[in-house]
Amino acid sequence: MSSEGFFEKVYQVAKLIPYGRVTSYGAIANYLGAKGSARIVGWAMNGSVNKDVPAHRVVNRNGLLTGKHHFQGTNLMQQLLESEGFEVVDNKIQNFEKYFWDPMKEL
DNA sequence: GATTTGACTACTA
DNA sequence: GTAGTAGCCAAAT
Repeated sequence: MSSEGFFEKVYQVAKLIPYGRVTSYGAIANYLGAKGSARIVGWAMNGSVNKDVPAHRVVNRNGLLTGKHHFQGTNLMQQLLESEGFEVVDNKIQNFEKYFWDPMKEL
């Protein structure tokens, strides 16, 4: 409860991402108060596997699927995104800012 | 307890 | 617009 508090929060926020929306690591980190800890969010996602965390909805600031390599399948992340109605080209989400979901603004 | 790593972000050239 | 470097924080080793 004390050491994984940060991770848990990241998972919670990630789970709150609505269908058809995406967010960035920095946005989550900022929402958690760890403003410059965008990397920590990515690190937390390392443990998101086997959890209910839609990590495929979390991408970097450019909307690029940087973490797709961490998924089981090479194109699993892109497949999931495309399944949700995203337009993914070359591992990058098109109209990213349009799909961008900010926890601080939405929550 | 110190070092390394890591799915990032922002600034500068 | 692209490329490289620096800064950031937290967990794992």
